Amino acid sequence: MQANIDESLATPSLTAQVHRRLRDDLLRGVLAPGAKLKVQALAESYGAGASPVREALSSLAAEGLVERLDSRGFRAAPASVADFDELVRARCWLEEVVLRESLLAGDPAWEEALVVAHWRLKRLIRADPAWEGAHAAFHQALLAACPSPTLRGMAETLRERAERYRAVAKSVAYPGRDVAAEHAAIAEAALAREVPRAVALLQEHYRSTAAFLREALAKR
Amino acid sequence: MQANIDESLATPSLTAQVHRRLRDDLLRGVLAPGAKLKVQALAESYGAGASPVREALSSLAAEGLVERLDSRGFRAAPASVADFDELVRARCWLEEVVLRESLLAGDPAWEEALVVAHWRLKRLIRADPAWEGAHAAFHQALLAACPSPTLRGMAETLRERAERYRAVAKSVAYPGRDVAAEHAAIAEAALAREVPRAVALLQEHYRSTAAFLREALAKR
DNA sequence: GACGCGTATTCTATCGATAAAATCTCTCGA
DNA sequence: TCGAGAGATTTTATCGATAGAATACGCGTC
Repeated sequence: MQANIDESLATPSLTAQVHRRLRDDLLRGVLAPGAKLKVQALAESYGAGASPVREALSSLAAEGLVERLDSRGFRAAPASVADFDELVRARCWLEEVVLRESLLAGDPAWEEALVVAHWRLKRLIRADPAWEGAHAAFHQALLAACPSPTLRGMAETLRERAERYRAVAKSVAYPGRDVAAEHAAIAEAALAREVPRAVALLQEHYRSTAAFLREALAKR
Repeated sequence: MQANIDESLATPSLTAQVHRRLRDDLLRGVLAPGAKLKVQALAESYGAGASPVREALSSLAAEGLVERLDSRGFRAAPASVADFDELVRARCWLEEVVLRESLLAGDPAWEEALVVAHWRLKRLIRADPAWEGAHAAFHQALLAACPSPTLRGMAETLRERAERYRAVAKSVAYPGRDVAAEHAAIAEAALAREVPRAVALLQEHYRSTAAFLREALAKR
């Protein structure tokens, strides 16, 4: 993404800055799901006028992180068990093809990047603040060789939506589960290009994470 | 979609109106791919101020129909053979799972809706202005039973992007091809719930349409 | 003590104006 | 003839103000 480079060099437009910070706050749960997003309040908080905020909210609405009420402004997309279940289903099905095509197209550079991402993830414990980032990077590395940027982008969008739920129930524990082993198995199957096994493992990984999260959500 | 009903009852906000008209003009090719989109000009043309236009453009950028240049405004997403090829690939892979899940989940009501959509399409010739709409409705009916609204929405987004290319080369002919027979075969396989055959036929349908369009595009 | 209605307040949606940035144009010099 | 550069012009990004909705509040009534 050269856009990132450009953004870091050139002064990002206010709209872009606000968009980024808003997204971050939504993903980290600072702006809780369902919360009303008052334009003026956000504008002050981000040190900008109403127009950039409004524009950023429009984009985020198209991305599904924000909801637009007819003429009642915006609110953070609500989170519910039903929405979460649907999200997990969509991810399993979408990544089924994205992972398959990634495995079919992956070259040696992809393999190496995946090995590195897995190595980095392995060395961290879940409590480490760096774990989240390494985890995301690992999953992204798995899919990175899929020749369709469009589908990769869609998978990324879904990953972001899922991240919101992780923030909601961040203290969740995974008793009786060895997440590291799951990652290792997925990486191994991927590097061996065993498409059906890799897909099954990945889906199982998502589904069992989902089961724990769902429980935590329901309890809230 | 109850949203549609609401929109038709309540006065749609100016932003919503502009968004809709802009999307239409982009899909119909009135605003050609790559064309510069000057905010002021659009505002006058749609009888609105700059803010609603700008907001609508932001949304459309997130949907991929419009591109945002760092601080040089917006332009209609450019069309190229490479982009088109990528789009077709993404559609084939995405609809592979969406169609499969639609076939696995379709109930009698879905079957009937599909039969109706196919019937309507069959009765029209390609030159009829209503054909485009009936064609879109048929393809949508195929996927309508997929239990994931998210994935259906993504498929819809890709369909829109593809529509733009059809507008670019609208006079294209399909010599030596029986499109109606292809649709009939797809509908038949779908109703018989023969997943692999239906998927293969659908992908073949997209790929051969793509081949003709690609040729027309390259000639331009 | 709860409900419904009219008013006050809060927010949203939208406009018009403006500074900063980008692009175009025209002139001058090699 | 071509290219560089200053200046004029266009266009973007952003702000502050405002009309119109929507919501909250308080009062009187049953």
